[in-house]
Amino acid sequence: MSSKEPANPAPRVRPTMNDVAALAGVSLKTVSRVVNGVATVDPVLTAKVRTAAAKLGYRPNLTASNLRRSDRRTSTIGMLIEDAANPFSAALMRAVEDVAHEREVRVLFASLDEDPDRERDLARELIDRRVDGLIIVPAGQDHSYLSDERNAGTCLVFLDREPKLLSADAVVSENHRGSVNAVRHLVDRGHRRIAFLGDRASISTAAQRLAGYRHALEVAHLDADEQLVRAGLSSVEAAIAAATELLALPDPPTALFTSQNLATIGAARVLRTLGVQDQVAMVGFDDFPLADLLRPGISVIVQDGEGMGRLAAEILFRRLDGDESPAQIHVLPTELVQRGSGEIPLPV
Amino acid sequence: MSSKEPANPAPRVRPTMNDVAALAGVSLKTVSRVVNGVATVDPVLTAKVRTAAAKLGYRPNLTASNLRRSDRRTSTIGMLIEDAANPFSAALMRAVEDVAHEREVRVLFASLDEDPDRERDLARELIDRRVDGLIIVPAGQDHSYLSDERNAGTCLVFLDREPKLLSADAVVSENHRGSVNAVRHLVDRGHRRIAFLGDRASISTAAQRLAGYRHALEVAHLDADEQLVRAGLSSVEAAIAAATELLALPDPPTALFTSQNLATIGAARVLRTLGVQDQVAMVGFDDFPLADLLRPGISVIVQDGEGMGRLAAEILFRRLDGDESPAQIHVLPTELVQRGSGEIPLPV
DNA sequence: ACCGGCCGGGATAACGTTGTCTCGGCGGAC
DNA sequence: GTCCGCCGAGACAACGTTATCCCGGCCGGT
Repeated sequence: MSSKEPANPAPRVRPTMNDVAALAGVSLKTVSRVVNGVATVDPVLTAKVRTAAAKLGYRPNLTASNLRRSDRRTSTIGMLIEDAANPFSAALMRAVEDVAHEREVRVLFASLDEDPDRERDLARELIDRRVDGLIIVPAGQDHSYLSDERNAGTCLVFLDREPKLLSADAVVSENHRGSVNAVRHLVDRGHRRIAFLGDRASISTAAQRLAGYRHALEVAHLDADEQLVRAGLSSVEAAIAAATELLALPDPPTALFTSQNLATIGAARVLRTLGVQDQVAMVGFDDFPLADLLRPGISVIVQDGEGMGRLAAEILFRRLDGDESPAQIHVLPTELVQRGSGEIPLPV
Repeated sequence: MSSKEPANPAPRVRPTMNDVAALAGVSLKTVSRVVNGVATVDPVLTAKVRTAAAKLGYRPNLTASNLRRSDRRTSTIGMLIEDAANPFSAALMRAVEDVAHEREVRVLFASLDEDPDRERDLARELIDRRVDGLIIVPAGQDHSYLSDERNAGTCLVFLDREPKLLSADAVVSENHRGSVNAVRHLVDRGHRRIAFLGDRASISTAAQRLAGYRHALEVAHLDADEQLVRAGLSSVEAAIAAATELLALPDPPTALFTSQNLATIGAARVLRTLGVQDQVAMVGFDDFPLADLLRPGISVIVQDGEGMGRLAAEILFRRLDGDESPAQIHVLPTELVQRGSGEIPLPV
């Protein structure tokens, strides 16, 4: 029966503008004006409202505010990514977050794990939460389901991969050209048997990179040995298995083009396990942390994840600000960074 | 003047339950019942509503629903992390996201960049969006500002670092013990001059790891040389500068204890730049991708980021489900993984 | 045939906020 | 001194949804 301990420790209920108004002895609307920083309010009333709000621990309810306001903006955008734990995805996320932060906008993230159903469900769910716009690294092959939502006013920007069956803004890398450069680099070092390791062809970047690989071989008048093409690798483990198989072939490849960061990491592991990291050349698509600290360093085609994320966010906000120009696909350049692994010549 | 192209391409306005009700010829409430899957609705009416909703492209407004519903749940939680681009943060995020996903809950993420003001502002902002709960990797030293919010019913769980001036659930690593083990491991290999590289002491994990370092030296009856203690390193660049300085001392350390993943990476770079990676021993706190692929492999104290994130999320949901037991600090074990760098003995 | 109970569906209010309108008071100009 | 105009503040409705209540119809029992 201690008198200091309240039996009911917390009302478990948030004070509203009404409570603040009652305590301050002003009208509800005046509280609204103070909270929203309307300049014409009597300073005396403003002070009273401020005091009352502080005493009650009042916090505005943005969902209610958003419901009533004419602009209908939630100051929240949604972002669907492949996997928050992948460093490339993380770079995209962080760049988008930074641009959004400058505009006092928060980001609802969700990982798709390359599941098209999950993409559709999560896109719908974010729209149900009335995000102002959506940045999507798509997992699916058909985005027509989004056309209703776009017509209803939700801005969409695709990132890293283009939209399919829907016209929308997109920011992507120079996948084909980058891959051609990677393979040509290996060809120039004398390699004739160059293997491809990459993700499944339903992912548009993976398909474009495979196409670039084939194109570069064709230009170099090299026969494409289908035994050397290993697509469908979606994890480091799968890449390890594929690389191990490739290097155990009777006529193994002398160089690898790994078209995705997990594939590169898997292949790098295998080369080191077999102790052939200085004999078998390798160029990867997409950089990753510490690639330069390995021996030999891993040569890669660098794509500018930060720039891609930033541009996607900027385009989204431009659309939200009323830009009505036609949708556009922005292709960002890639660059070959030589660190050693890609410069290993064909053994004589 | 093409007749096929509508002059007004989109009404730019979302259909509401009212519109669906009008088109289906039923009452608003019946639409609500169908949308919410109430079983007692006449199948004929259900079908009519479904058809009308599909025709209009109706999507429920979760903000309005949440405002009215008695449970007042947004099915959204907030998570404040250090930096989405840091692999440890990414592991925490992904684990929390996975647990939330199982419960059909989405996560609003925001990076704090170790800025206490940003922590306070973002926590408040997420609360204004009425997230159901908040998982915080705190940047600040005073969390009393959250007590009002907690009393108002927002569940809070701290992650990686304990709350200060506030009693709340937390999930942390065994920072002190892990650090003692790391330093003892080096002492056991004969090292007497062991440097410390870590983040600033205002971060509780950094302080605990420094304390562990000092404790282990004391237990080993080694004098602590303050010249060898470099705290305040918050980036790879700072760690590089500090490690370079340390190794240039007249009486340089023979071993490094790097108490954070960025410090470990920075030090690893310096050792390789100087070509002394096989002479100077090193143990890092917190694992990072590819640590095992370097030569020598980097020995680290592994903390279970995924387990920590998962546990924090589970505690949060338990609280949301009504668990009223006293707040508790959960300490998760760490483990020393030997990969080579930590096993380099003192040169004789 | 009548009545009671049950159940499906609709009318109405309310969630917390902001847009709109109105009203009252005050100052300045004739 | 009177009137007009302006400005600050409050009353009221509305945003899209769900909770509550009530009504009407149908079925079974007597």
